Amino acid sequence: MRKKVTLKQLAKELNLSISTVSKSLKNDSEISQKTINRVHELANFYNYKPNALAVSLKSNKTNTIGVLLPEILNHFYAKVLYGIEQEASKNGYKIVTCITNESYEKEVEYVEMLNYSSVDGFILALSKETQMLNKLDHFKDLKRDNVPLIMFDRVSGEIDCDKVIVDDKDASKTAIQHLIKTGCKKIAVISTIFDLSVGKLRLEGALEEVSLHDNVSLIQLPINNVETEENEIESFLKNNEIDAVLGLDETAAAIAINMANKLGYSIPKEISVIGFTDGLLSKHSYPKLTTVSQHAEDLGAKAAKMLLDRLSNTSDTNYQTNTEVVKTSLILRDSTN
Amino acid sequence: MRKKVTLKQLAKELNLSISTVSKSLKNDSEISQKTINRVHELANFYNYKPNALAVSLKSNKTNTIGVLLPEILNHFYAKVLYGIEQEASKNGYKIVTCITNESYEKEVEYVEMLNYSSVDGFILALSKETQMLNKLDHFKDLKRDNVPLIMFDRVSGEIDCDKVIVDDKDASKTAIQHLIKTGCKKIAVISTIFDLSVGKLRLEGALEEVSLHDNVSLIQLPINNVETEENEIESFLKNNEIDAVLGLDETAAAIAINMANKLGYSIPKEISVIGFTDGLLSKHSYPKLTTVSQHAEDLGAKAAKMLLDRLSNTSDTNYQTNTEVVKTSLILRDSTN
DNA sequence: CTGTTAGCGCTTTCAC
DNA sequence: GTGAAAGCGCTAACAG
Repeated sequence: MRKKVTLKQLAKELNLSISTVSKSLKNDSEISQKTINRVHELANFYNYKPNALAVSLKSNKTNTIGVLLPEILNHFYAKVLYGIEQEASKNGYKIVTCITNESYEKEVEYVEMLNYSSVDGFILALSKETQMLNKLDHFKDLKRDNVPLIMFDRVSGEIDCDKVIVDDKDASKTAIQHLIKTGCKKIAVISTIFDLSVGKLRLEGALEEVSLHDNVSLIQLPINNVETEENEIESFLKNNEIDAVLGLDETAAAIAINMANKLGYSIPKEISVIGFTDGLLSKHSYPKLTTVSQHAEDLGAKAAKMLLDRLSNTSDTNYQTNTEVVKTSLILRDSTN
Repeated sequence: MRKKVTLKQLAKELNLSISTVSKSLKNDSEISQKTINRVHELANFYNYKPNALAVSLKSNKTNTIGVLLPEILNHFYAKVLYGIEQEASKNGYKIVTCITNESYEKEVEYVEMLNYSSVDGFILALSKETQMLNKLDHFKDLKRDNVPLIMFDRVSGEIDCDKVIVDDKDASKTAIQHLIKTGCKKIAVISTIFDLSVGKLRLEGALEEVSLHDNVSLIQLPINNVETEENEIESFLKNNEIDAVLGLDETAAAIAINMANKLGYSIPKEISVIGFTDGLLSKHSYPKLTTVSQHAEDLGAKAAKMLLDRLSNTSDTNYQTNTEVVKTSLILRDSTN
């Protein structure tokens, strides 16, 4: 159904051998200028492009990066993807994106599928289920095959690979510090991701920081299902005389600011709100949300750079792995004093 | 650096020929059961998987779909991507995602790159720049090569290919109807995408609907840069005695509800708001936004289905193209009466 | 300067 | 039942 020009056809039409044509296209100094010109002319005429598959098969290199994301509707991951894509395409790499949808099984499937041999390396964040089951054999296989692998955000200590993480613990410390500094005494921490590595780290940071201060207390509110638990969240906020809320993820942050508005609390006068989010929320909430920015795009770009680095230093197979930490920053807006 | 088991190695180790091993793996009836068992055993032991590149080269089929998106930080496209991904992976296809970032040049680059021969077909929405320049040769090339191509959302009438579009015109008619029905008389239409095909259609619908009613007027407010024009938007809303706002895209919708809140208008009592958006905004705004839902995931799934259909009916090269229309729906929430 | 040859990993036809 | 050989499109070492 599909017909593309090949070297063979060019060669035939020009009465040359395939290899001469191939070399001409690369302007090989071995070939006479005249031949080179003839070849280029016909190649242009037919809009010849080398078959990427054949080149990859030959060179054992696909110039493609596999990216596995737990979710794409989450703005954080979308931004990371954007960062990766920018950096990759700048270097002539394309990316294959798979969305695991937080499923262990899909993650395994995708890793296997891409590993034969569609990609040169992987960038990924673990799915929720994988983190909970802690089954990591599919990544050990990759390591055994010497396939470069970068984990970001949701990483595992059990896999020895390059990592890019966010300083989640510090981030929530800073957030709590700010709240305390501006006079808050009773802080609610709400989260829909208490069971993820990052969720735990963020909570830890908050707890540690609070413990350093007298007269400041912290209450936790885990949320599993926003829709069904709306009432409980509401009464939680109403009954606890809270003067600040820290949302550990974008959804939680949204809920927080939304509820506060609904209950008629004045923000930030009566309640201060800080949220972990890089999304639209911060800009388009009212009042504008003070956020912990995770610099998702930078993170993506950094991960891509690390991978490209590994791919170009193909020599040393037994390298030392790195973990880079992306610093968050607290972006002050109108929802805090 | 990377070492994978090949048929050759299996053959050698089993003292069989490559072709026998290949057939055994496919449980070819020609081969004795005993041999088949031996082969499978060793293959499992080494976790053999056929090299996808070689298979593709041979079969001229990659089982990969190329997806070109103008943006990924836009929730609508993220959702479409999700829909495509779901449908594709259900059918054993993987997707290569490229983000054109609204640039014509990048779009051309990606189309060419993927067409040799990394993908079996394309699903895409035109970049803003491409629509404005109206340069479409790269798609004509695809057509000439008989590469299946599905356009969605931002499509071009000049390319004869399958399309999936949203009934944008009807959608804004319905939205305006609702506003009028609930008593609104002076409606502002704000948009950051007046210059895109979909933006134009949405505006048209609104204008047509308004023209059918006496005593109802419509004012347009184009927005180019949210950050810098905040003040103008504010004074526009203040000085025009508006009682309803229709935001033609997610950003515009966000701005609308945010501004109304800021100016102290009570929603929906004093001002009703409707926005085109599938995003978080609707759920996490205060009050919750009445939206025109574009059913982005369905759209993505539908596009993927159309493409897979074309790919399986590889026979007829001169087929008739279809345009499917995804119906929007007006989802009533708290920002309208 | 140009061409021959081998080979990347796989499938498939045709001999034996 | 099993294997040899050709070929997908390309590159590169080696001959001439």
